[in-house]
Amino acid sequence: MNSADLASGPCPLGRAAGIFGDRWTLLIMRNATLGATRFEQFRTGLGIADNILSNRLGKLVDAGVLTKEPYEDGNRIRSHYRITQAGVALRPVLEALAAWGHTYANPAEPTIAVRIVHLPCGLPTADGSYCDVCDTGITNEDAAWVMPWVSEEPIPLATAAVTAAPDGN
Amino acid sequence: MNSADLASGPCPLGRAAGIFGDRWTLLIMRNATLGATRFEQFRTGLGIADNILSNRLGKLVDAGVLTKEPYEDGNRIRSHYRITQAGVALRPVLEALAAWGHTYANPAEPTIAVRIVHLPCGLPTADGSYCDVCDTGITNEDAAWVMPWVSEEPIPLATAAVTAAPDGN
DNA sequence: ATTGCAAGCTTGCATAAAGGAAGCTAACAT
DNA sequence: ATGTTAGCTTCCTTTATGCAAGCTTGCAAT
Repeated sequence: MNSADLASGPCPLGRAAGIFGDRWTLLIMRNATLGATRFEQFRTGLGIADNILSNRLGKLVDAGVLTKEPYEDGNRIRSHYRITQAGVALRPVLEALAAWGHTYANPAEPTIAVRIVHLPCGLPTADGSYCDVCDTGITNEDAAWVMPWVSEEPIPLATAAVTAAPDGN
Repeated sequence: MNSADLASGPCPLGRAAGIFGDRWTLLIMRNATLGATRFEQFRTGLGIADNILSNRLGKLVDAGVLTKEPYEDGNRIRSHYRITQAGVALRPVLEALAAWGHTYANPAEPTIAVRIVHLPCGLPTADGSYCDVCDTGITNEDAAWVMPWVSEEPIPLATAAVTAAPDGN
């Protein structure tokens, strides 16, 4: 079996793994969730090679998790990549992976958990999807991640570019 | 940057992606969670090449999510790979990915969600970690996945081989 | 006006990872 | 004796990744 076949199988986990199962894609989505939109931002933020980044961004657009849109930079038209509804919906996956990594990955060096704060109340949440204090669900619009090894400042999360239909193409 | 460096960075999501960010590892963990333990089971279940499987199982043992243990097959000693506590803890990641894949990946073909059932009550759960009906948390011991494209029969999940310390080595 | 520079790519080439097939070993089973 | 299975390893080919260079457009400085 070629692993490209996974993306078309009946198992939803297999299909997701077919999209995100490579070295860079999850990290690109992490950075997109944290607000990166431009080629240069992804490149310097990740240290990924140009050609690989170009390829991955294209695949993520094809997969429907990012959109490529022109935007004006002065008088010049540049491209940027904005997260779609499907991309926003990946947040629980990223948070679950971050939580796992905090507890289990390479714990020899001091690890610091990502905290998911609910911006309206400013309080961290246990779950990422629900604020027990406010008794409401948490969307990307009112969520932020605190990554203490970067800064104690909460980083607001990117919101969906368009209310995309759940269409993978 | 070489992506191997990710596994040692400060970001827990980056470290997790360094372990699971390849074509096969998440699928190996899916099958391990569903009870696969032997080389042959992984190989035929996934269609992965022998050398890659051998390499991945070794890395997963090194990462602390699987253990390699001898077991008796008749008079002969064979190896099997059992999931550890760190491996069991990956279940939320797998379930989040499966949920995402069901909604967003390649929805052209009919997709069927994985259902996570709480074995004591036999009822599906919304969350995977908590049974609202029984008002208890759900561990692998009393959870099962229903993958309707395979069978309506709930598949009980593998439980941890040892109560491993959260030690990645 | 020319030079330089940044963003966003593409192209070409070297290296690393993945895939496929064959081979190897130890214990059965025939 | 011959074949078979699980669990690997080795060899070779193909694909993916990494690195460097080049290209284009506009803007900014000289």
